[in-house]
Parts: sequence; C-alpha cells; structure tokens
Amino acid sequence: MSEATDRPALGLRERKKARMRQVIQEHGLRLFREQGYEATTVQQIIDAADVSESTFFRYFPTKADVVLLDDFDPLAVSAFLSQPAELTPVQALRASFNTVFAQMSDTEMADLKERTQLGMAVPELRAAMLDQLTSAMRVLADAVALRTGRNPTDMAVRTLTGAVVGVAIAVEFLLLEDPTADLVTLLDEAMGQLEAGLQL
Amino acid sequence: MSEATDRPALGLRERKKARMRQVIQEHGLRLFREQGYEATTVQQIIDAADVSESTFFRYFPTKADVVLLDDFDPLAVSAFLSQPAELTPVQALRASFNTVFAQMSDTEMADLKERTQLGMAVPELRAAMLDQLTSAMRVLADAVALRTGRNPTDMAVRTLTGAVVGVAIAVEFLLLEDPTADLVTLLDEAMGQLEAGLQL
DNA sequence: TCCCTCCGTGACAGTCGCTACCATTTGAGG
DNA sequence: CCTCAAATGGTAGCGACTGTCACGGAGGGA
Repeated sequence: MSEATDRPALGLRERKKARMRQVIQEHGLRLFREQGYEATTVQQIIDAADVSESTFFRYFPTKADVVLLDDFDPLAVSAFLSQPAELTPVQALRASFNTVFAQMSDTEMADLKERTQLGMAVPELRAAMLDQLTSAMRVLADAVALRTGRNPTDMAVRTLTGAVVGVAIAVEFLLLEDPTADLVTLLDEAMGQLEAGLQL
Repeated sequence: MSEATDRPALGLRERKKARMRQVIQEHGLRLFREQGYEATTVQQIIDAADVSESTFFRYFPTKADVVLLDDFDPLAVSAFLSQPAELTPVQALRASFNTVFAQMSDTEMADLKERTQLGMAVPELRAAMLDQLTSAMRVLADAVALRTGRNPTDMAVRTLTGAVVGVAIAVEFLLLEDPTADLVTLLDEAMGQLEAGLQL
C-alpha cells in the first residue's frame, strides 16, 4: 500500500503479501484479456492463481479492484503540492500529471493504458473507475484549496477541480475510441485547451 | 415518468404499466428512506409493492435503477438544440439546464433532489449515476458538434463537454454536503464560473 | 533454541442481486 | 366471443460477496 516512496526492508511476511497480490492480479488480467471481464469468474482466477476465495477477497475487495487498484492519485497529489507557486491551479495540475507520467517506466505505462482501456470498455468497471476519479477530485480540491489559501468547500475550487476531472474523463473516452493514441499527449493537449478557456 | 409534457390517450395496458412502475418506485424509495439503500433488499420492495421478482426486474433492470431512472438527459439535449445560435456552447448548455429545471413542477424538483442526494451518498448508486452522466456527456458532445459544425470526436468538443459534466458532478457533491442548498442556483453559478474561465 | 502470540490462510455455509425458462393470465383487436 | 401478443408469476440456478472458525506458519521474547 504505502511502499511506493522507498523500500523499508520488508520482512518475509510483507514480501509474500506483495507477491501474492501481484500473482492474483496477473492471472486476473490475463484471463480478462483472454476471455473478457464478465465471462471470467472469480473462481477461475483463484483456480489459476491457486489461492482460496477468502484470500482473493482479502486482497481485492471486489472483482473490479483487480483492474482498478493503483496508486496514481496519491502520486498526482504529491506532485501537485510540489509545483512552483507561480503556476495557476490548472497549469499546476497539468504539470503534475506530466510529472507522474514521466516517472513511470514503459511497462508501467503499458499496464496503465491496458487497465484504463479495459476499465472504460466494461460498464461495471467504468462505473467503479468514475467513482474513483471523483474521489480523486475531492482530494484534489483539498490540495487546490491548500495551495490557493481558500476553503476546500469553496465553490470556485470545486468547479475548477470538477472541470479538470471532467476533462480527464473525456480523454479516457477518446483513448477508448482510438486505442493507438497516446494517453499522455492527449491529456496534456486537453488540459491545454482547458487552460485556454475551451475555445472552439 | 414521461407524462409531464402531454398525454397521448393511453390504453389500459399502458396505464397499468406506468402505474406499476410508479408503485414499485414509490415503495422502493420509501424503504430506502426508512432503512437505507443497502439494508433494503429487492425482496422487501416486491413484498411491499406486491409484485413478483420477475416483474420487478422487468421494470427496473437493476436495483439502482429504482433511484436513477429518469429522463432528464433527453430533455436537456432537446432544450440545448433549441437555444439561440448566438450563445457560445457553454452559455447554451447553461441556459438549457435552466430551461429544463424551469419546466419541472415543485414535486418533480423535490423528487429529483432527493434522488440525487441519495445517489451521491451511496457508493454503488454514485458509481452508476456517474456512468449515466458520462453517457450523457457523449450525447451532449454529439449535440455540440452538430451546433458548431464540428466532428463529434473533435478533441475540443470532447474537452468542453467533459468540463461541463465535470462541473455538474462537482455541483452534486456540493449538494450532498449542504442539503439545504438549491441545485438550480448552484449549477447556474458553477456554469457561470466555467464560462468566466475558472478564475480564482 | 523453544514457545507463545498473532496474522494470514483455507474451507464452508449463507445472503443477495440478477438471469433464464416456462406456464398462466390478461388486455387488444377482429 | 375468440385469438394473439404482451405482461405476469414461479422456480431453479449462477456468481459476487460476507461471516465464521479452525489451522499453520512467521515473528519476537525468554
């Protein structure tokens, strides 16, 4: 969970836990890829990963979490908090997203892209994903409020973060329609348009 | 549901159908109000409404639809299409929302508000609701494309509608936090801020 | 090194949302 | 009326998820 920043010399127990999580997720994603998300049962995943049902649900509270669980949001917030003060909130958010993407390896990016596309394509996953995005929206609102010295419930703050997240959602739909497109470029362009006041 | 505009002389069959739908929904919403959404089972609703499980799911494909089904989106699109041509897309969307709200009765408004608040408060409902909103986003994108003579997959079009829907989502969160607030005023203000370029 | 504690695991039973299928009833129209 | 299509009800079953409880192995102290 909170082991993304550095590695605090994990015990055997913690290592097994991280490995178990990865094993389950890999088998799950492979099966989803091969035969589709809905056609794949949790039973099939636990058979493939050779764990009990109890264990599966201990690692992933829902089947959807096999696809959705990651730590992009906290990284984005932390990147946002360290943006130079002269940027406007929208500019700072745009820069934050680019910062986080830049720190990811090629495999991580490919994995993110695959999970995003799968998430947008399957209704049940999409709903859960959107809910996750709007949670992020509230966290982002707190960060923006902190940065601008406003109240987190300030209408202007909420409107701004709402628009930003809305743009991100629009980008993910575009990615679904054109799978060859580059997520990073697309999001940067879209944020640029928001910055420019949504001219058309 | 769709008997607010006019009444095209329905047969007995259609009338019973509409009445059945309303009966089920009323019992459902009452039970949700009394004991919570998750604590209420479909079984309890069908017992209260005195219908079979088959019938329940024929009217409402999922339990969530008891709360979420309405026809706001098509009304908003049709209102948008008849906005004066001199308005910018964001201005036209803002005006459309106000038009639709203005045509609703007090009871309809109260009902909408209750369902919105319930929808935002319960995770499962919120996810489904957000998915519904993003479907609306795509329909809206088509309408905006039509109005501006652009391609529906045009990035600027998608970014704009994404931002608008994002703002709407932000407003619904605000409504959840302050139940006494007025949804119409809130949304109008928020759209005004988006129109003004999200200053803060 | 041994022992004790506690965390992670597995097995099982059960709930609930939802689907598929079939028999029965009921409104619509000739 | 009588027939057809649509709506309803009943039943069986699947799959996601929960709660409980006994077992085994990791971790830390004596």
